[in-house]
Amino acid sequence: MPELPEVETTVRGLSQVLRGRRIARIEARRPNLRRPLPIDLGQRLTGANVIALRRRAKYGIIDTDRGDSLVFHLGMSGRWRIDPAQVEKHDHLLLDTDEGRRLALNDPRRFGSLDLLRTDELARWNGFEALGPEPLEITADELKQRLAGRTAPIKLLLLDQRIIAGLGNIYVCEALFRAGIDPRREGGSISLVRLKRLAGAIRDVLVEAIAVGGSTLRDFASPDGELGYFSKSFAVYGREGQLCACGGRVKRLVQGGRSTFYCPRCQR
DNA sequence: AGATATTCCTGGAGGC
DNA sequence: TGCCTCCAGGAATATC
Repeated sequence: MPELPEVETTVRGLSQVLRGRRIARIEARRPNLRRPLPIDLGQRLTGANVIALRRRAKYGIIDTDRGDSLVFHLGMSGRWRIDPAQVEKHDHLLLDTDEGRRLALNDPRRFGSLDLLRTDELARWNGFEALGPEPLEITADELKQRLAGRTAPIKLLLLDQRIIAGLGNIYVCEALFRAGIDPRREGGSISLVRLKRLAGAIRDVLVEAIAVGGSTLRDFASPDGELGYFSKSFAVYGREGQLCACGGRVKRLVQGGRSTFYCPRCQR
């Protein structure tokens, strides 16, 4: 499931194929993902030159020299296939470059999205305007301020993209474990000292995941390039009942309808 | 306003 | 080539 590190890895991989290239052809193979696709996709992107690729939270952004930006979200099952040998089921968008290379946006569950916006209006787009700070940049002071007065469990607040933008279920669980914070703890009641550990833990876990994801970048160049999803052994995520490094057992609970994995002995 | 529930969708896992 | 149910995930939307 693509979270921030996977999106970052994806953007870096797409950049190798797209940056500085002209878009020769665009084909939308269905009218919608989670939302309707932009109707003027082909008209506005065909013939445009890609000048930059970036990431904001879990969104990837492709900027063109016409002042347009294609914004993609991978949802939970989305990935870009690079130079696919053939079009496959769930390839919803095809993009060909002037070099004859092809990108296919594949998303079986269609939780992802594609939007085409004016680059200078991105900050005011409703998908972006309410987003909180980037997890790689947020400070303990900012966290303290944004959590102030909030009574919901810290786990749920960290998933709220308005408070901090880009964390998903996996890395919230992992960051709270590293910071030694109980996921049920009331967000507004966590001390600055502990938030410093949390800010550091968030940064560390993401940086490590991006570094590992980066090692799969070469997959982008392979003919049937599968996007190498970050896969490593998590400390707690998906490990219910297994032993924690401390000797305790990882527990699972449900918060806001989503699974939380944590170690009751390490997290207080 | 904040908290909570529901909705979208498919494929994989596990039970029988 | 078995069928069924459940579950996973992010974010928009609805409801209290």
